[in-house]
Amino acid sequence: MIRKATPLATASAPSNGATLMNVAKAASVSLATASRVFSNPEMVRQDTAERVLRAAGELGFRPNLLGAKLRAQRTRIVGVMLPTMENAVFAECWRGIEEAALAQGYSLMLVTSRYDPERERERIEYLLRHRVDGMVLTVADAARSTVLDQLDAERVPYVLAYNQGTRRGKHYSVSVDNRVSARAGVETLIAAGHRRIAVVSGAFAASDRAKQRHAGYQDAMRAHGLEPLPPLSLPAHTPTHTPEEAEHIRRLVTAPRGPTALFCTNDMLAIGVISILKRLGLSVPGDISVLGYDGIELGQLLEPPLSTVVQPNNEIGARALACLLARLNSAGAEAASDRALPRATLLPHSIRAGASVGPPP
Amino acid sequence: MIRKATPLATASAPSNGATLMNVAKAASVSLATASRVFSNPEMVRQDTAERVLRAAGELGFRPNLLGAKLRAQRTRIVGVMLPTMENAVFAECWRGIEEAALAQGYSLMLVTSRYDPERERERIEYLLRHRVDGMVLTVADAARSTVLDQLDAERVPYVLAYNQGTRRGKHYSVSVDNRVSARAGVETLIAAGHRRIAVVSGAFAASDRAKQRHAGYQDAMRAHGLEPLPPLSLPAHTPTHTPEEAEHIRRLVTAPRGPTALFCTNDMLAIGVISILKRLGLSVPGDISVLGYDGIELGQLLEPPLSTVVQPNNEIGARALACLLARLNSAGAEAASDRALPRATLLPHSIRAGASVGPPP
DNA sequence: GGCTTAAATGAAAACGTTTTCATTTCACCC
DNA sequence: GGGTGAAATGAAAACGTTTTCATTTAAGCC
Repeated sequence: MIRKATPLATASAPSNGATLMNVAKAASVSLATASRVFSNPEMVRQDTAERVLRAAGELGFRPNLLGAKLRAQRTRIVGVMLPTMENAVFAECWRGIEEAALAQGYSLMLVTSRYDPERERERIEYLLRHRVDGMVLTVADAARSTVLDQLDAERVPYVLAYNQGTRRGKHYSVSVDNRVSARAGVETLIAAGHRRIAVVSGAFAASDRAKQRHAGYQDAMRAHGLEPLPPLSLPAHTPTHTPEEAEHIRRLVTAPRGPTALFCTNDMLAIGVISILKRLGLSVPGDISVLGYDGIELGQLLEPPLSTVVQPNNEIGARALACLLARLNSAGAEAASDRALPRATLLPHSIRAGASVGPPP
Repeated sequence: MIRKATPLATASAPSNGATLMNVAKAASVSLATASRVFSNPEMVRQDTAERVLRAAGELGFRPNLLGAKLRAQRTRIVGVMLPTMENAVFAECWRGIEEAALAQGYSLMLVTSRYDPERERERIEYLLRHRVDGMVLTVADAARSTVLDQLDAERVPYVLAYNQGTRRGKHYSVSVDNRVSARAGVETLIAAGHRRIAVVSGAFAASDRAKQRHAGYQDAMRAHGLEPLPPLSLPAHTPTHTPEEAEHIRRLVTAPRGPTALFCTNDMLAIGVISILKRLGLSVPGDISVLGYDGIELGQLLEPPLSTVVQPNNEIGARALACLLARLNSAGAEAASDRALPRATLLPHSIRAGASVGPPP
């Protein structure tokens, strides 16, 4: 005679039908009260609650969030779309998001877009099918993003992270002031004595932040009576160097009256540029200074430690999530909420003085 | 008279009750057939399918995955628990996982554990409440992990990524052969002429991989008649340097007859060690060589490009997911599946010759 | 103890699908 | 043209919760 797997109701083996229904039965209480014990404990008397809790413990009850989410039309799922996890900026941001969301009892679904519009569309559709209550996302260019148009049309609440909202307030966003902080960064270069400073940027046309940071650079230059140099835009973000990239950099820095400092619009780029410079036999910051932007922790692990404009990446994530939740929870008081919540949250930046910036040669 | 938001049934505004039920009605067909059109199209006649599809399009129908997942006891959600996204190894792995999962119509839920047992427990519980069909995860030490015991007890299918299974086959895993690959790495150091080679490791006791890689180092040393040096274990993984770390390294490398090469058990560590060495005024690889382990793309962006033992991180993720799906889909043919699917998948490693390794001084 | 009112509980519907099982339709064959 | 079996469809239950509304219980007061 073959015995089935022993149905020992050890509190740690809820594999079988440990549903709320059964908990209710075991505690001789209705399904409704059982439910309330978990979702609205203040509605149920102390002793009944304890009875239910005990029954739940004995049966090894684990709430099935799917059922809950399906019924309560709020899923308490937040969709997160970020360009990539392989850039530490977004990894740090994710950490802030995860922390904040789980602490508030929200669930998350993460997707990465690689800045590819087609993938963006797919991923958004995926999130929408999961009936996320809202989204936190970073897009290439908020002004030109078609997915944002779609979300607007469908009235899906979302908060942008890193993409900086305009003061006219088209969408909610959490970021630093890209232009102002970039200017501040470039001014540290100027303060160090540099006069010929060039910008190196990733996919330029595709990134609103790259453009804003470039504008900040121009502000700094003009404010100090210096002439902005034409930016060098490197098309690919590949984490491996292409010979073309190296050649572009070489041509830029070896030109007569070439720049003595480079402002890279993100840290990964700065890291790559520094290594290219070194391979060209140049010393950083001896021959040429390099300033990054992003403030990823990794920058401090390098030699020279990367000088950079730092954004509070964890906090950008956490605040973006908090902002979204605030919107979600204020649903109803439409007009009021519009006034209460600021559209664009600007977090303070800072400048991290590493050692990749020094005086001009 | 106030008009409600115009209920224009533009295919792109499914905000309202565009349920399968309504689609069915619009196509004058039963809920069952409507459902089949999306999940089992081969069961329904061409023309009815078209009618349903058209209705769905007009109503802007978007399947509610929550409903589907709740009913079909398979949720097609895979839980993913990784230590952190801030180490590119796992970010690259995630990419492989995401790609593979979404391509197969599976959903993902990601959590990070930071190697913290308490967090691990919480996160696993979170995933379990979402009724994931299975999990892909990386734990500190597979042999001592209590969460794995829990998952085993609850019969939740999981596949380990990076944690290397034993040949005795306690659990499914996808990894490289840590010991063999580490040995191969150290042998490149020996081939370069090094005789005094030390291991630098992160939280040693906590990581099975660190131990396996250390064993591989010992294998290499012994096989070549060299004496293994005592490993240097740096407790914290902080991405910022602590003075203690620097001091440890200094003491290690400046000792009389100190090592001429360091084998770091992961790339982030190697990057940090290189910068500490440089700050001590040492040249890498001129004065001392450094070999990493992981093969993160970032390594190639550095100067000197990091020499490292490379794991196929994307593939580890993709294969771990594929392995899990294979298990999930073979449920039923218990014994057979046990034979068909190998427990421990070992992927080939390779050695990336960067420039952080050179001949001994 | 009877009255009023608030607090606690219960019955049942609902969320949007999938899936079983029964029924209808269809094509084919003699 | 009726019979046969397969293919297509439909009715209804089910998944595990939350929530509304009605009902019961408790509490407070004279």
